[in-house]
Amino acid sequence: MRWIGKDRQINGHILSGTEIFGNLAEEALDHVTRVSHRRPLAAGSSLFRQGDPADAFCVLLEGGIKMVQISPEGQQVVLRYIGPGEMFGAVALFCRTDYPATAVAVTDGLAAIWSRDTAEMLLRRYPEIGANALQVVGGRLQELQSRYRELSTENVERRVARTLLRLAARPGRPVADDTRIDFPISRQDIAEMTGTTLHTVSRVISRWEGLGLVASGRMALVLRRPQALSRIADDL
Amino acid sequence: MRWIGKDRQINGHILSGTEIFGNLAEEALDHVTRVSHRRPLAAGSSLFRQGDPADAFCVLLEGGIKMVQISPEGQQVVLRYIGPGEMFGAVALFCRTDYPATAVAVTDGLAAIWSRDTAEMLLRRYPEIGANALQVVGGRLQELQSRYRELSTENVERRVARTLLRLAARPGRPVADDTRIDFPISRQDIAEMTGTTLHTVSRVISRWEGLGLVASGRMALVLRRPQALSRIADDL
DNA sequence: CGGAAAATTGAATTTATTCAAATCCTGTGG
DNA sequence: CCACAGGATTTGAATAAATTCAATTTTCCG
Repeated sequence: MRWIGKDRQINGHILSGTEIFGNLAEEALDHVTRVSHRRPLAAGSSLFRQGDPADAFCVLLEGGIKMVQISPEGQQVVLRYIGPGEMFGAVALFCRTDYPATAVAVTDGLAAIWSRDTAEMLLRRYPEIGANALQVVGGRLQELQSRYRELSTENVERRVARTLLRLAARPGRPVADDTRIDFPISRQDIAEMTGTTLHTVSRVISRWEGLGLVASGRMALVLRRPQALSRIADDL
Repeated sequence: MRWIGKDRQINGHILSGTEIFGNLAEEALDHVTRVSHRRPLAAGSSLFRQGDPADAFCVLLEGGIKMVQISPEGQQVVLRYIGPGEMFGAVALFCRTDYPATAVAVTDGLAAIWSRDTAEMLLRRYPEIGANALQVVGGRLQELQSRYRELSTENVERRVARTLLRLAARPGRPVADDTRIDFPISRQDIAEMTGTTLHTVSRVISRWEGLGLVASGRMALVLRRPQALSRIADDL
């Protein structure tokens, strides 16, 4: 909730500053806002679930969300964390499939949502939205390709280091010393993001804590020396 | 080259039947075709390389291509195989970044390409192209998310089984007994697709060969009992 | 204060990698 | 036509990384 920028208010539009609507003209933004709905999110609740028919397009306004995919055998993977300004649930909508993952709120928050029909109407009316969507989805594809390569080729320690750095860098802020990851996150969550077990994550983080690289508590993490983590991640 | 459908010729348009232009009107297809260039591909050559500035959008007409990403340490990962009708090099173009991977021809083939400017012109002129692109990119994101989960949670044997089935199913054909993977592929390639080593792949495939599930040769594979592989992949 | 979820940690085990040789193809040049 | 060079594949043995199993401890909330 530290995440929400005041600039959004100053600008007069909650939706300016979002990746998908950010560059729209004033009047378009008005229109988009007018046909949106608000949906408060309670920490731990899910906005939609894997397998549900995709009927809404969403932008997170406040709080944090994790996208979780569960395998037929019941094993979970955290695909991605979403912060304010980011869209989600979009691909399923455009591709007319079911949601491929579950959106779980990690803090209390607020989402803006549009029905499928409304979203399609907006897309027809303001073609820039389509171009933006293509860029966003393309960017996510590229990021996931890199993470796929990392998961394929790198050991756990590196992957955990990368994951922590990525989480800390979330809204594009440079990661300084003593940067805190500003939403609650467990060892299990980190394990599900890095493709390992909570035990291994715990061991790795304990070691780092001993070396002074991080400080950790229950559901909390501070990167004390992110630069050292970068060195682990990138092997300089 | 067995891959190219005669129907494409009958229809009169090489580009009908492609995922990105398939649903365009006759005249639009003509236009798109007119402003395209052809580029023959020699097996083993690369159409573009990771890190090159993205200046072309491509559709494969004949042959096969693999998209390879290489890590700073030199380890390779095969992100995806591409068959006739599929586009590639698109995201980098729309996002104005460098190519995030290298496109290597696995057989002789033929690609249609468009320059960035031409592609942008077409995109403005025929908005359906944008919608198609969004669907294609979205679909690839979803597929990669599933593969990411599999890589995270499943053991090597399963992942190899899945990979072989996916390769055999390529252009959407149902996989019958004795389906051959119709392009040259090494143990190393399979390892780079599944996130393991060629040694482990070799062991797994040798065992399957002993059980009569597959027949294999140098750079060649036949799935003799794909159903049994599915059982390994999905644990029925 | 009590209970439950989160985290830590040791020991045993497993899976897959790494290291190290052989062996098998296949296309090429003599 | 055949030998051969080099890539592809196979396979064994040793090793390493991470998981699994099994407690125990810590922390937070009510």
